Amino acid sequence: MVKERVTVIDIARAAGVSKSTVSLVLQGSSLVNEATRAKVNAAIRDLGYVYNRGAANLRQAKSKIIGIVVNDLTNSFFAELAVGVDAVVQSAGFVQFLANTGEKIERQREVVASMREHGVSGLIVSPARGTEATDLAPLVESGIPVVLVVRDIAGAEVSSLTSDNHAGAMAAVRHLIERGHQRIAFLGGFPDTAVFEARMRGYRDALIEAGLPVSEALIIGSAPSRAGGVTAVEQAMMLADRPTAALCFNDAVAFGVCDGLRARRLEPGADFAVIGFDDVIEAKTAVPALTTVSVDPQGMGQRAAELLLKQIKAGKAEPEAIVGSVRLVVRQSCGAAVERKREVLA
Amino acid sequence: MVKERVTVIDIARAAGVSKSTVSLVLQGSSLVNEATRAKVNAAIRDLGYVYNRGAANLRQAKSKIIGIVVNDLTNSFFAELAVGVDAVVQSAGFVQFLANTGEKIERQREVVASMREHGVSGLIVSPARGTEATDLAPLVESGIPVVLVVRDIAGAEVSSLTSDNHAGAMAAVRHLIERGHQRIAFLGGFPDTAVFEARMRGYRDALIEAGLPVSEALIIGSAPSRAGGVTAVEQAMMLADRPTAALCFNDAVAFGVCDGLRARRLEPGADFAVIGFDDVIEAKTAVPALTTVSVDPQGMGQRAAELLLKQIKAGKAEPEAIVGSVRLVVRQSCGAAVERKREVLA
DNA sequence: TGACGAAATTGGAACGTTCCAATTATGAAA
DNA sequence: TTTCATAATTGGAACGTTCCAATTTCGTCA
Repeated sequence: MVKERVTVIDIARAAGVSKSTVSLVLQGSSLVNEATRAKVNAAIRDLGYVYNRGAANLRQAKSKIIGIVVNDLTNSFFAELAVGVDAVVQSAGFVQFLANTGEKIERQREVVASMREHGVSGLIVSPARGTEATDLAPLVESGIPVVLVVRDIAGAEVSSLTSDNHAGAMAAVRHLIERGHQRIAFLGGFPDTAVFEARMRGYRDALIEAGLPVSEALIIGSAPSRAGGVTAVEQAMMLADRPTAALCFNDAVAFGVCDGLRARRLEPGADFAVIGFDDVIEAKTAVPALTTVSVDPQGMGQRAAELLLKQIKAGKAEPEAIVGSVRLVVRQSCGAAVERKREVLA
Repeated sequence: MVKERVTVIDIARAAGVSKSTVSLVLQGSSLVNEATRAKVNAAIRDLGYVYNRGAANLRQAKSKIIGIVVNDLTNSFFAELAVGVDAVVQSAGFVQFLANTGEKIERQREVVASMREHGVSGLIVSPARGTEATDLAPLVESGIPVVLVVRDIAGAEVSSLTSDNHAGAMAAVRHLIERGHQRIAFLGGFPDTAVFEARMRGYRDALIEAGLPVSEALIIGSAPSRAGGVTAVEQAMMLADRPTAALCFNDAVAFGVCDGLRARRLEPGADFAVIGFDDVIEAKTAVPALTTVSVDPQGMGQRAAELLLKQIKAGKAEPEAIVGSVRLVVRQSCGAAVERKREVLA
């Protein structure tokens, strides 16, 4: 049942040439005569030969595999990121190892080690919370190109691709201020991450710029998920002096915030302005359509993959830190759209 | 900068043993003396050795890689499926190639070929629309275990793991009927898929069982996405004799349907009953919480991975077709919960 | 002390490819 | 015809591991 593996030697025999010639054909060398090439290709088809990349790698020490490790594939931001990476990586003839760490640093260590053993020629990592530069050291020492996405790590000598979180947050808050909001909350996210830090600073700076007070009570962390958004907005609405708008840590939180508002009979967009961050695919089709700071996760994945492939090709490239620009896309959830009845306002 | 690769020979030299012994300790053989093992392990640490799985595979023709191909990672159903697979595969010491076909059959052909070349020892595939048994033939001939998930393919001699779509749809529609609905729509999904077919038949059968008429006008296909849900419900609401409830092809469609209802100032759950299919993670936290037929995508991924690993271990297993049971989880979107004011009803 | 079985270790071939250096075939110029 | 450059082809070593059969070491018992 399980048939013998057919190798390059078998086709050499079938085509009446040497294995070296077959190898040449396989890699599309121009050295081989047209007629021979045809014979060899015919034999390949007839015998149902499948190329053994493992054996090839062994000889050339150059695999066509890249690894990508994300914290939470369940979050569409990362799913889209992975799709973006996959797209460019596939069309470059590479294939991707995808691993999910669930934000667990131990898991991350394991999968990175496993990927090294499999000989990936590059790695795209969205580091788990708490990852340190030393965790990446063995990787960079061994000369494997690494591109950090989403979160940068201080002191790590690898390339990174982040987004201008500070500017994005500022733009969002400015927009809310222009619309007349004075009490604006910052909801969701883990406070001990660099991304939180940057977005929150953008939020503060915009308030300060406008001469508005910054109240610590209005900065409410939570898990960066839909559920986290629900709890964060609940907490915000228990405040004596309630906010009328919120910038959320990310879109997932923003959707949760909308859910939480509805649970209190408040209509997001009409009774309370909500702005998200990331511009996940559903942001556009949600009701109300989510105003959000577009990070373009899929595009980010693509750029990360391109950067990585470039470094792989170059052998050893200098690490570069790219911070992608970001833009506010105004939709309905910040109150831009239709006027709504307000009688429900508690 | 790029350091020389250190191999088992280097360790052998450093530890003063032969490469065979090193190989033995690498695979945890009980044949080697405790003291030697310690020496070897020390050398491994000191020299920073990394195991070369490629070389090992070459010799043993048994990789620790499985492939998983999905149609749309952007859909959380598939993302969760992948996470489920990843979890069990990782803890079995395997690593997964993940590829996204975007429902394109050509892409699927490419990635499957590429995975074969990389020597995956098994494949989990959620086949793109239009995949035929013959597409999988070379794979099964070569003895690589394949597990089909979500969609089965007639005539393909491989295992499959689907869910009892017919029963799930019937349960959902029965529930709507019990609540007094008479005009119930079936919204979303591509009509030319087996999954659509099964769910739709369940829908029909439940209506027939209750002696209700089946109207073709109430069966409205669309892309199985949020956007598709919006358009499907729009179409449904233009009917002269509007439905008062809908069973949706999947949760994504159901969310879209909710969006579409809101756009018409109807409150899902209160003014119109909506039931989804899949029980994606957000179903629970959405507002209103989505009543849905739970397929447990993550669990499904786990079971698929377990089945595949079993077959890999067994060498060659008889194909088995598992259809997972499914249960209706009643939440708010079908009108189960709080009574709401109805004045908005157009 | 010798013999013997068990425990531990070992050298070399093999896995399927690529690459190098070397060889042979081809055709044009002399 | 001979000569030479060029085009095609080739055998064999190498990549880093595992596995087999063979060998060495050891402890125990007669």
